[in-house]
Amino acid sequence: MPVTGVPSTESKARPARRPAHNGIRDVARAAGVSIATVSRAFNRPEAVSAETRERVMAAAQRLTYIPDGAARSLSSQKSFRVGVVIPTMDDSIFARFVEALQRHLGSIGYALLIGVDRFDSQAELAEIRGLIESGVDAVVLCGAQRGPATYELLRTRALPYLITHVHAPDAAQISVGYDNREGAATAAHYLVDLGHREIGVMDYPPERNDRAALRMAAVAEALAARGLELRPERRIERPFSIEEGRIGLRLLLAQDPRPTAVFCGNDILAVGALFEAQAQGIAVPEALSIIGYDDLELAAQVTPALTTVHVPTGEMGARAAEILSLMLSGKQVPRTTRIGTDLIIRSTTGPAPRRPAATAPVET
Amino acid sequence: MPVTGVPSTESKARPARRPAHNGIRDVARAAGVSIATVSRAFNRPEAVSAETRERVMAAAQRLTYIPDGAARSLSSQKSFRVGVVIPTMDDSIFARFVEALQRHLGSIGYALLIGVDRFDSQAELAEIRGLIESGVDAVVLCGAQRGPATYELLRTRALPYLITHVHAPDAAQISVGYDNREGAATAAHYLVDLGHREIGVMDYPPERNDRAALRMAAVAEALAARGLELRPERRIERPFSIEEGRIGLRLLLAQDPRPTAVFCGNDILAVGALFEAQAQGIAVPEALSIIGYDDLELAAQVTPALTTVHVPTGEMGARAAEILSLMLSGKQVPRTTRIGTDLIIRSTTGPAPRRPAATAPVET
DNA sequence: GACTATGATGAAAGCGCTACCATTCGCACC
DNA sequence: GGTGCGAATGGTAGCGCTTTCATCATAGTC
Repeated sequence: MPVTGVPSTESKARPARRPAHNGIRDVARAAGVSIATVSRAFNRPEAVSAETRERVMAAAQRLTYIPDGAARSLSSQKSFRVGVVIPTMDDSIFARFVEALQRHLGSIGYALLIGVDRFDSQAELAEIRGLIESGVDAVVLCGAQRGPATYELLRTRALPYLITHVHAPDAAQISVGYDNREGAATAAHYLVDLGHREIGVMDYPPERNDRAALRMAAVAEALAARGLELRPERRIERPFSIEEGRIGLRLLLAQDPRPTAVFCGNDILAVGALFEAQAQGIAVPEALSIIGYDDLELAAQVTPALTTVHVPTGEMGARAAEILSLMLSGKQVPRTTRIGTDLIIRSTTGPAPRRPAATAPVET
Repeated sequence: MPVTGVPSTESKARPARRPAHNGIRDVARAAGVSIATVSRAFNRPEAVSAETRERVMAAAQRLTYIPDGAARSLSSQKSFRVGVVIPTMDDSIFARFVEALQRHLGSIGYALLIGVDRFDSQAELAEIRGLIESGVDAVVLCGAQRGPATYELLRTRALPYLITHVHAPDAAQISVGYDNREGAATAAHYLVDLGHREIGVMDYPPERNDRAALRMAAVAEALAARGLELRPERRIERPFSIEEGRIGLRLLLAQDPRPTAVFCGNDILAVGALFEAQAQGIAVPEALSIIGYDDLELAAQVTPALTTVHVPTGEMGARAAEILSLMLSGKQVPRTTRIGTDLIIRSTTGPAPRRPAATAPVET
């Protein structure tokens, strides 16, 4: 067995790897304490004497020690990471939600992993799987609509999760969100109060989006409560874009009788409708009322300014982070947290025109 | 020493914890192979016989085995995670970039951790630190402007990183992005070609945003090349919102001589300017030309449609993912990758009005 | 037929921490 | 002075994987 001049600290299995940066051992040595104490100084500072703590922290600072997350996770069985899966980043409602979530989670020492599913619940499942694989202590999901396989996965991994963007008091899951029914119903009643009888609705295709489904149902119910019917052709299901809003409005305007008001499931669709109305020379709100949903900055800035339902996304992100914090420390959390929405009345809504734009008799 | 009826598999140090789900050991047992083989079947499938591989995969499937990321990371010194720090989610340019990055990274088995710094490079450093702590194999940053402490941290941790949103051929860092100078210069030349002499610029405050600084400088240079001067009061620095765009335009319109054209560093500011012009009854483009930057959907949909510089954010995200993939597998990568931008001429730009709105003599 | 490549598999040593238990020490109390 | 107790600290066994090295079977070579 040839022996070189190198000190044979070498183990049999692996070549001795010099780590590029300082580990807990280095800090311990520098501070003259055991590694257990260093670990304590970081994780439960109150368990270490003030003097020792300072010595450890100083050493850590000096050596630019950053604890190794992987080792921490493996040992503590906690990753200090949470995952979120949103449908899309294009909708700034979700983008801002993620930002708020990240900020608040960060402030309590959690990092945020992100997945995007494009409104596809199969993709959502795959994203969740990826998040689990990467290691998360909890996941945040949007909406309550998904296959049983997803819930099953979450259950068998005993992974805490939080449903957001919906207020679901009867659901089994823990949720935080706004009451989509309420917002939509308020808007619908408001339109009826203004004298509108021919009302159209435009929203995401509901089969992939339970928030849209809820809104659509709520409008139908609200109208029914006032003796009005939401006819099938008045339910316009379009993906999310200004252009789609324009298309949607064209579909509505082609109908006889023509709707005098339209409720849109988001401001982008509503702005599309507004632009289309303007392009066609239809006066808003005199000939057509439009209501949006979300209250993006754009809603306040277009002319006429858009009447819409204000949704406090940032607050929801903050609340979600709070609830997660509670869940992760094993505390009791409210089954559901409701975030209020408000109808913001601006200038795209007004009294129904005296007579429908097309004066065809309603009945055959 | 009291001995209970419980089988004393108990170790001295920890209470025997039954893991909630199956680990590599369980899979190995079920497949009748060693854990090393299971590991290989997952990580280097070509290293195991086809028959064994199938047996392992079947067992894994049956036991719903999901590898433990923390253990993997610790052992392999790779986390299969990358972090990205963006200034804000409000700007959909960044939101979409993140989405594209996440999608492409996900397809090669990497998860994405996200940080938001609100244009504050101190916050960026803190976010990066958090990402490192959580464990990432690389980080993606926006823009090249930051303190030396950040680069120092990255260097000492030997953490690969990629600068995005800028094309920086002379910088030491690896970057992918568009040439902000080029886009802005093209826009400026176009305005001069249209006969404009009194040109204003509106952008993010440049001291916190090197992309804005680059654009501002490029416009100044382009004008200088045409014998025009970009006067200090013509440089409007505003945060990012439609409302700020309105304010910015008001500031510009109050000047004498009044600018006949304005270049905006993003479409949101530009739309604000457009709305303000419309509110003031200033004809666009007859009396005032406006150019944006980014080419958001909104730009194409407003009336008149906004002339703007198209920036392919999705492509940049995809390219960034490709480059990261190369970096992470230790391959050579191009120092800088340039993403082309295009001036999209629509309807907010036109020939300069015959005489400036205010006919004050230019020279004293 | 003995020898050497080659490929597939197993055994086991960590990866860098956390958390359990043991140990030590100072101090109040009887 | 001995005892008990709590606070502070140290020793160390894993956490669940990956990876190196060794082993073994099989095939190819002279």
